Formats: sequence, structure tokens, C-alpha cells
Amino acid sequence: MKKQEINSTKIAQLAGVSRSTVSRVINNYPSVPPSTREKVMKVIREYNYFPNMSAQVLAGKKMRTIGLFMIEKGHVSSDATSNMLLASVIETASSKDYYVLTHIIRDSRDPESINGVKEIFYQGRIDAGIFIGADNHEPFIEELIGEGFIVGIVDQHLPGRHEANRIVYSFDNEKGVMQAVDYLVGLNHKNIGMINGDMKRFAGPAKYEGFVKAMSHHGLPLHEEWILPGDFNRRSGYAAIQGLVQSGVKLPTAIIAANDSVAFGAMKALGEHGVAIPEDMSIIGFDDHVLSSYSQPKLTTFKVDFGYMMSGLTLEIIKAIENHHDHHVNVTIPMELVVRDSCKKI
Amino acid sequence: MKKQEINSTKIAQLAGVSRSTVSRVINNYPSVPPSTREKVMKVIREYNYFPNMSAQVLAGKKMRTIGLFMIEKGHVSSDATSNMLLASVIETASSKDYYVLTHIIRDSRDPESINGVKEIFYQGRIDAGIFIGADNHEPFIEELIGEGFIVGIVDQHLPGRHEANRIVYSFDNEKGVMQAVDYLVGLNHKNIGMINGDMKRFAGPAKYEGFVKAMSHHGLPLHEEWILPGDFNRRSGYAAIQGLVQSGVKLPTAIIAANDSVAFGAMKALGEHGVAIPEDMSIIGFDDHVLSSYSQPKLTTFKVDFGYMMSGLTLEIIKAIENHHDHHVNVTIPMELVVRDSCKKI
DNA sequence: TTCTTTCGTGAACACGTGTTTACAAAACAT
DNA sequence: ATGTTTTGTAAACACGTGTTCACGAAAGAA
Repeated sequence: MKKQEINSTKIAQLAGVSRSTVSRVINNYPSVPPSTREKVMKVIREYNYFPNMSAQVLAGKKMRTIGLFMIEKGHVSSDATSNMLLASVIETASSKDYYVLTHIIRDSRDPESINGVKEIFYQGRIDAGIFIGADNHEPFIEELIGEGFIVGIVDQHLPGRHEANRIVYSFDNEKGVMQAVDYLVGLNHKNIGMINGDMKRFAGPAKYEGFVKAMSHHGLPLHEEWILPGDFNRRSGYAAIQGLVQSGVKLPTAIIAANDSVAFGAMKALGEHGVAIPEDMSIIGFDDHVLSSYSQPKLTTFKVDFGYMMSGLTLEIIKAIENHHDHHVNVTIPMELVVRDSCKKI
Repeated sequence: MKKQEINSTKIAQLAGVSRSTVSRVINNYPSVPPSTREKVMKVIREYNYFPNMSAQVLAGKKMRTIGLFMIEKGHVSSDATSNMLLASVIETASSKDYYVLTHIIRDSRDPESINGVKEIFYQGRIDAGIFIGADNHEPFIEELIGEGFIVGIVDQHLPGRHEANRIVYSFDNEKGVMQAVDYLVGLNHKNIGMINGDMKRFAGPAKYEGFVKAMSHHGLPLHEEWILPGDFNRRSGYAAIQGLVQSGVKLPTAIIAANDSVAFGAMKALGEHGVAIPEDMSIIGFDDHVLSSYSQPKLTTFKVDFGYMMSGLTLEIIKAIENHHDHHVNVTIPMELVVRDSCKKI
């Protein structure tokens, strides 16, 4: 392990200046004249010298590293989405000369697991952390914010919570569902049901709120038996329809699914019961999953720009790191209806 | 930014011992008696103290961080595979208390791009790096190994290259293709063609070697016009078949594709020309892509265990980091034939 | 020319930790 | 009771860098 033997002292000796001057050259101090600067730079380039990061950080500089924490509650989300989220964060960070430390949280209720996360922050491995897939108001995240760490959260919204160092980016789930209801009403639907997602996550309650508001706005009654629980998974969509059919109640003419996976599950169950889509039942999803344009029929859904979201969040995080004064942001991003073949005018 | 105000000196004062003793407690020195240890640990826990990583590294400890470099030559590989590779590395590293810094290399021929990679190594941000998607004998990787950095490479094989600090894990592409030929010969095929992958990558030449060897072993002639170039992408499989059909030469009765994507492209082109699979043409792929069991017909292919590969590679990398003596490994992993519906006895 | 200001740079200190050295106190052996 | 080993801990140094402070040299002003 003979590497890393070159340091700023050696560079200083070779260039015939003091170590301070080397440091000034590296950090672009204007006081050093061009002749000296070039003399030092020549040696630096020749010896492939890069300042040691640990020493720089110890001396007060930033790590230039962002932690990316992906919370995966049981369900393995090995789909293309998390890949895109990750790529977007990495590329955006990279463009600002920042690095990304990726970490997977298998179970955010396991003390051992969250201790590992706290360790990363307290050890000073990262300047800030981004959490993906967190429940609303996850205690250990609140604790980190309370300790003064900079935290970015995706798809979460805590009304009234605008503390320093909390950067929140969310999609406008509420307005999305309202738009979905508007669209279905425009197709003459009056009996509209919903399969929601996990109510502990932000998107669940938000979508519920939107549904209630929109139905009330159109003067339509709310049938409790058509508001089905789910957890954002395909299986839960399947189970919701199964339960609904087996309960024997009249079916709605349209269903809003919390996301495309749920919609796929529901479509499978509906197919098995001989309910034709969109002839007998219109269905609308969320997220514009890659498979949505391959399903049978092609799924009408809402397109959400994950790349835009993560890029914006990452830039805001970097701003928070570099600004001394405390920084907080709460951005809501609209989604866009993509009309395909799963809804029909009645 | 009031955090991180707690350090080992404070802990020492609060526990009524010297800073050295605190350090000894943290690093599990046997010389400190249980009473003292407990006294110190109590304060450490109470104040949520974690040693500062930068200071530890500066004092000689390891970063406990592995760089994961994903080389993406133009083609965006946003598929499930890279996600699994990443997850496997992170989980394995995490189990040994190591962290992963993920970096995307958009173009490994761009000097700016490779300078960014070198910077990560030379700054001491990582103890070792893993490269995914590298060409054989990529110059900047060789340079890093030459500098004494620990490097892990996936799916590469440089005969005779067993230098220290080079950890190579590859699938046995050569034997895989030989097995494929054996299987097809067992189905009475004699006219066997191949659509290969990028010859600059390891898997390309290895598969070609295997093909030549196996055909010769069975005493079958090598038809040069049936050995088609490709680059591991769906499009290249499509183009290969298009070219073959348009050239007017007699078609083989079976084709070995470099991977499943290539096979899918080939199947699409064959379908467009009215060639039925497997009736008129048998086809066999590699990698057991998630879509392979959904294609029409379901694709016979070779299953490769990426998780096993990355996990093994990561563990070996950690061994190299922690062992003082130089370490090198070159592991070849077999693949397993998965028979589905795309090959037929003639 | 002499005094003042600007410019350039070296010396010294700080950051937080691991480790080596040295030394006192306790335990043991005679 | 005295000499010897063991045990536990404190003080000092090292790691590589950024930054402050002070000071000499050069440039400008009177």
C-alpha cells in the first residue's frame, strides 16, 4: 500500500514554496500571482496530486456527499423506477461535484437498522440525506432533523412543518385524484370507486382527500363500500376487487387505482370475473409505469416526472448544504393525465 | 450548524478519564477493565457519540467505503438488472459495515469523465472500486491497478493477468455457449448460427471461442455467414436477422443469441419474415431476462446469478482491503440452462 | 528620500482520532 | 519488607489540510 505518499508538503518542497501557498493555489486564492500559481500547478499535475478528502473535511470543508436512503418495507422494489430515481440523484449530484452514498433500509422499524442510518449521519460520512419511501412523520427522520441534519424527503407533506433543514418534494396526489374524478365525470360516470394506497404514506391520505373533495364538488354521493384499502402493490389491487365482488355489492362503473401496479392487479381480478375493461368498467391508474402502455387494454394513468423531482430535490439539498443559513423547501409537483384505452364514455 | 460538537475529548471529561482511554474503549482494547469500559460507554450512549470518520481515516483507519462505477456507453441500462447488481453490492457491503459510493460513467472515453473517477480514488474517498460494464483492458482501469488501488471487475478475463489488487468475477460464457451447442445438437440441429455481442467486452470473444470449439468438437462446419455481429442490444439482434434474410443465404435451423435482448430483437425480425419459432427456427438466449418467461414463445436461455456474483466480488474486495498483503482473485461462475419453448427437435 | 500602503508568503494553530511511549499504582513473589 | 512484574492510564505525537496572523518586500505617495 505505497500509494497516497504524495501530499501538499511534498508538492510545496518540489515547487519551492510553502505548504500554505500550495493550499492557496488549490483553493483559488486571488492573492497568489499567476507565475507562482503556474509553477505549483505544474508540480501538482506532474505528480497526479489530489488533496486528501479526509484531511480537507477535518479542516472544515464539506464532504460533498449526499446519502440516499431507500426504505423498502418487505416488498422488493427491483423495478425500473428506483433505478431512475437513483440515476437522477447521482447525475444531478455529479454535475455539482457531489457524491452519493446509497443505503438500503430493509425495515425502518428495526432499531438495528435505523441505528445504522444514524451512524452514517453522526460519523460525518454525509452532508445531508435523502429518504425515499418513508412513512409520514417517521420518528427517526424527525429526530435527525431535530439534531440539525439536512434531510430531503420524497412524497411527503406535513402541513405546518416547515422547519429548517427539511426539504420536501411531493407530487400533487390530491389534485391528481381530483383531475381523475373530473375526467371520469366528463365520461358520464357517477358511480366511482377507489382502491387507495397505504394510508401511512403521504400519497394515501392525499389521494383520499382529493377523492372526497372532488366527489363532493360534483355533488356525487360517497359510497364507503367502493373505497377500498390497498398498499400500492399489485396484490392489494387484486385482493380489493376480489373482496368487492365476493361481497356481492353492486359494482361501480369506474375505479381509480392508487397506482398502476394496483390497477394491474385489479384488472386481473376483474378479468377473472368476466368484467370487461373498459366496456363494463373504466379504470385509471397513477405513475405511468413502463408496462402501462403494454397492458391489455392500455392503461389510462397520470404521468409523474420522477427525474424532475429527484433532480430538483438534489439541487435544493446542495443549496442547503452550502448556504450557512438554515434552508427549507416544500415543493409540490403536478402530474399529467395520459389518456389511453382503459376508460370509456357511458 | 451546531451539531457534531461532541467529540472524544468531551466524552473523556464527562467520564473522568483521558481521551486515550475513550479511544481504547471504542476500539475494544482488552487492557481496559470492565468497570472503566462501562463508565465510558454510558457517557457515549447518553450523548449519542460516534467517532468522526474523517478523523479516524486521517489517523490511519479505512474509509470502509467501496466505489461502484457503472459504465453506460450511450445505452441507458435502466433495466432491472443494474438495480439488482447495485442492491447486491450494497447489501453485502452493509453486512460487513461497509458503504457504497455509486458513480455513473457516461462515456469512458471522455477524459473529463475518467478524471472524475480518478479523483474519487486519489482523494481517498474509497478503499476500492468495482467496475461494471467495462471493456476488456480499459486503460484507465489498468492505470488505477498500476497505482496500487484495489479494483474489482465484472465479466472480464485477461489471461495471464493476475496482478495484485485485481479481483475479477466472470460468468463462464465460453462453456455456456458450448453447452448451448451441445443442447441444440442433441435436438438434431446441424446448421447453427450465432448473433454475438460486442467483441470489445469480455463476453463477446468468450462466446465466440465457445462456439468455435463446440462446433469443431461436434465435427460441424463453421458457416461464416451465420456468425453475425451484435452489441448486446435488442436492436442489433433485429438488424442481424434483417441482414441475414436480405442477403438471401440459406437460414440456419437454430441461432444462439449473445443475450436475451438480442434474442428478442431477432425473434421480432424472424416473425416479420414469417419464420416460426420454434417450428422453423430454434433460438436460445443468455441471462434469463425477466421478460424471457413472458415472450412468445417463452425463451430458452441460460440463467446467470448476478446476485451471487456481486456478493462474492464484494466480499473478496473487502478481504483485499483488510488484508495487508496484496490479493488477487479470478473467479469464473457457471451458468445454468433454462429450457422453455423456443427450441425444438428436428 | 521617506513614509505608507499593498502584495505575497511562511510560520503556527486547529480539526478529531489512533497509537506509541512512559510512568504510576497495584499485584505478586521473594 | 523489599524487589519485580503486571495493569491501567495519561501525555505526546502523527495523520494532511485550511486558515489566521504576522512580517518582509515591493510599490506607491508625499
